[in-house]
Amino acid sequence: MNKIVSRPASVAALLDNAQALAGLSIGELAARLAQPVPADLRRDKGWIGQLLELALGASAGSKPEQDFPELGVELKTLPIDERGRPLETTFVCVAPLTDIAGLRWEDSNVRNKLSRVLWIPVLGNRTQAPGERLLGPPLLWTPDEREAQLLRQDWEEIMELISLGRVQEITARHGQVLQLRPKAANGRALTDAIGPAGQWIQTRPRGFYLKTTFTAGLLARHFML
DNA sequence: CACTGATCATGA
DNA sequence: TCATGATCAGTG
Repeated sequence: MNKIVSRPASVAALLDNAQALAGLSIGELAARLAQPVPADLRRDKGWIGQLLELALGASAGSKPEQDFPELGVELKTLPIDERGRPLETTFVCVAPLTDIAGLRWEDSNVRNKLSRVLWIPVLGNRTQAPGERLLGPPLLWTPDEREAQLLRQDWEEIMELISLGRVQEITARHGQVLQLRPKAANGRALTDAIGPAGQWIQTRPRGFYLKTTFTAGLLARHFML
């Protein structure tokens, strides 16, 4: 069966398509889609994510939008170890460092992206070839009240520090569930930000990431791990 | 095990 | 350069 899934017309169809992939290895999925499998992910860090986009008919592109804007769904792969724990933090989006006056949580990119996520667990570890890793059962997730509150709190605290010119003081410990960390091509990449005295400074671009404790909890909540 | 900062590929 | 897709690799 060499079937490329077309753009799903509904969330239910998308979920069906994702469920049909569970149990497949990454290598098997790649073969169906006629995609070559890299020996490791060192030079192809986003490869599995892109393979799933292709498999599920997500729109490509680099727009700051959800993967399925018409369905209001964001697609994310989540690497999981043999014990069911996330191996990595989850990148959410780039953090705005300028023009943030009046930016509210309700209008934030973090909230938009995380309002509905189709998580695709990928079981494996770093010592395992990408093709050997297995697709787990998908999880269509919307933050519950508690999760939404934590995300909002963290976002508001971090954004306040940024607006106060304190971006360089922010560490990955500042939030309970969200982290702010560098997100760039390399350590030399620079972008504008607000400095301690309100002046312009140059700093490394930052991104919002979900901590592994948070994604572990969301899996536990749904799969009763 | 979590945190940190760096890094890789690709396209607009 | 910035946005998408992320993981690597060293430290504590």
